[in-house]
Amino acid sequence: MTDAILTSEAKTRSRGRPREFDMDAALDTALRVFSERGYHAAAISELTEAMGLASGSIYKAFKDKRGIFLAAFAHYRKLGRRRLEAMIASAETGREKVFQMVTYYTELSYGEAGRKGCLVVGGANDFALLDEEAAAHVVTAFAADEKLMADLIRIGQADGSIPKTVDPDAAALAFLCFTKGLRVIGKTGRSREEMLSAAEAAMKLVT
Amino acid sequence: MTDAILTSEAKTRSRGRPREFDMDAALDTALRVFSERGYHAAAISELTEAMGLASGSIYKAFKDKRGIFLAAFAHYRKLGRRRLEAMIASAETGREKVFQMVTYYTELSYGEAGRKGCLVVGGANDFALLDEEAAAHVVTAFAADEKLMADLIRIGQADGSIPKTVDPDAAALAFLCFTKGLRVIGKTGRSREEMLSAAEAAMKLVT
DNA sequence: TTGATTTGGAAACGACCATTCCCTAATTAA
DNA sequence: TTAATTAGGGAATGGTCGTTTCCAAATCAA
Repeated sequence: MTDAILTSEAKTRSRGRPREFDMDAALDTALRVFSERGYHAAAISELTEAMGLASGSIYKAFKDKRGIFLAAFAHYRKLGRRRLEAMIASAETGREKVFQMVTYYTELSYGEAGRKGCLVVGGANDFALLDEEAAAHVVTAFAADEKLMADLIRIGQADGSIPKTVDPDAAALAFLCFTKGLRVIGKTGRSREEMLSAAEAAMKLVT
Repeated sequence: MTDAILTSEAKTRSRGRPREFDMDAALDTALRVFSERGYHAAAISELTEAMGLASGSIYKAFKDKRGIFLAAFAHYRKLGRRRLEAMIASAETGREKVFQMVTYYTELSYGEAGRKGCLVVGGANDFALLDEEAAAHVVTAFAADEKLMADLIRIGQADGSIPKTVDPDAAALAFLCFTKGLRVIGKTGRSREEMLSAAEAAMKLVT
């Protein structure tokens, strides 16, 4: 019972009929639909069918279609960040941590998974000039990646695995472009081997 | 008169009322709308207004909305390729040609121009899983860039400006990811200086 | 000229989209 | 128990979308 307060179901029970569907599972489904079809091509009817909910129920849980996307986007970022940090933590040196981060995105960028694409990259395309607030979330997501990469490079410079001649900020932005570009090219369906070879080549950015 | 056959107006006059609008100008406008809003968010009404044509006229010139996009896409590629090849031709060594190609995309990826984004990158997002034929055009466009970059690297290896230790195919794919990533990050509005510093860093891929 | 053909453009059309309404069901507070 | 509150779900709604239709205008072939 004590660990109940550690789970996401720990929130104080609100009044009224309780939600029947699992929010995390619903957001998993929603982000899949938005990733595969893009924001504008994803119809509410597709979301309701995939999520197994009626439109009325969805509009009770989210303000509107945009609200569904923003919730799915936040969910996607939370999951991704968790996996990414686990991979980075498994590496010893700064350079190895950088490689793990590059590998993380590479492993998402080939085959069928790669074709589904990245919700953040898709968001950049779908919202940049159309929705200032949603675009700000995309900027935040990119900035977090860029900062993490710069931090890892500085760790590498501190432990001697990355030369001090490397400009951490410039290299971090270059890596950011590379990894997001991986996700774009991944939408065209490339092989794991090709993408890994490109990732290996990209490690020259920290030599 | 003789040079008339070299221009795009040189086609043999067909029967019926001649087209009144300039096709190249119309496609310039269409690709701008598609770039700024994305395929699905770009409504025919927006295209007609921007192009200064009635919907009936547009549907006489193109089969459907998809046809407008594909024509604009081809137009965009033709223009871009011309400019890119001019920049490459201005460089002496293979390495400098690679740098010119990277610079070409960098100069498109900051400020307001960057925010408008790339029609090919946008196409990858909008069509990858929804329209096999349109997606094939995107694949073709990426493949042309990748091949050109690999060729430039091999030129550099032949003239001694790029080490033979570089794997041209792996580096070309890495550059492809980097340049398309530049276009994605460019949609979030970055400064010229930041992007140029990333481009300079990316040149380590051919050291 | 005349007829065939093609474009320009406005209005009309059917489909589908995001959203709301309304009724029922499940829960808490009193 | 009863009232208040919230979720579930399906039907209804209003708007917008892509596309078609129709007629006038402009050109070529005869």
